[in-house]
Amino acid sequence: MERPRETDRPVNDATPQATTRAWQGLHTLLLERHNRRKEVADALGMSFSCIRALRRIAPGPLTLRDLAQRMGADPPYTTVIVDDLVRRGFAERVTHPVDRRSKLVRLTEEGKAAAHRAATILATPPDELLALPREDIEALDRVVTRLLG
Amino acid sequence: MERPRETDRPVNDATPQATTRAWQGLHTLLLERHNRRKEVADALGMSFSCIRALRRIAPGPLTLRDLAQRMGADPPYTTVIVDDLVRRGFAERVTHPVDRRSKLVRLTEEGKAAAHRAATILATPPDELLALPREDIEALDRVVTRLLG
DNA sequence: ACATTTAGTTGTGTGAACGCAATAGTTATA
DNA sequence: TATAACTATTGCGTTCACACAACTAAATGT
Repeated sequence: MERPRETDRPVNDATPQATTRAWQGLHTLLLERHNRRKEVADALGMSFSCIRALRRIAPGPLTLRDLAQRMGADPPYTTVIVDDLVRRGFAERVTHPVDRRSKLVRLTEEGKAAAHRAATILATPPDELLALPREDIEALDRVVTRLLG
Repeated sequence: MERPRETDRPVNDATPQATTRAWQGLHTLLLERHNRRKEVADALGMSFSCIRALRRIAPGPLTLRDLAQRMGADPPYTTVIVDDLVRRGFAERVTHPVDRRSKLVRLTEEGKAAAHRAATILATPPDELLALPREDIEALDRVVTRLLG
């Protein structure tokens, strides 16, 4: 009878361990050491939910339902969040041109500025990352791009 | 007068962009696509704060104050969390042998089992990561290790 | 014209995740 | 020994992050 085929990997393969270790490391890095939720919320003086909404609306006007879906929330909650943004002068509701039931949510100039501030804070890499040698950063970038692709 | 020295990197260096892109990508991956907070909380039927506490106590008994510090919370809140763990039979308080003001918090066997279940869920890499070619995983592991070191 | 569906809103309630003030019991210090 | 300092606890209050039911207004199908 045929001998069971070995996989491509050698018998004492360390890859699963490396995978878990890498994943846990990322967890520590992103969730524990550099969790920017509070930082960005404090900086903008608003809840993180609002900031998430802000960032979803930023690319262009959205219907409330769309926004709800993209945030993974239900319409009532989304209404509340948008109310908050409107009260702050960061967003406005426009009746949908062809369907008067829906409303488009659009950022004001201040809203865009706020979204930009949030994006800046969230996108700023921590010092450890900045300090990494160039080839490490490029490797990381490559791998992350592949992961998200 | 001396011409200003260029850095090691060439003029049109793409590294800063790569750094930001990598960081944002990690953010998306960890915070949006695979945020396991809710998953692990649901699986164990307890709040994520409790799970964090559980995991901090797991390595060995801790004084309540130590635990508070390691969780970045104040003692009153920590008391509440520990109360919860005790109520579930996952932890117990032992008066400190030499200082009767403090108490050591220690996991029970069920507590250890719960901590282990949590660790398993949190440590399990997502499919995309598992599917990555071996050299990418090794590269990621190396970089992450360096980042945390 | 009337029933049904859809979009958004209001109101209500819940659990999580904290922080702060006050207090009781211990230990260290003057 | 009186006082200061420290540990943990109790109690209270807040903000956040939702979810659900009920309702209105507009559109769509019959």
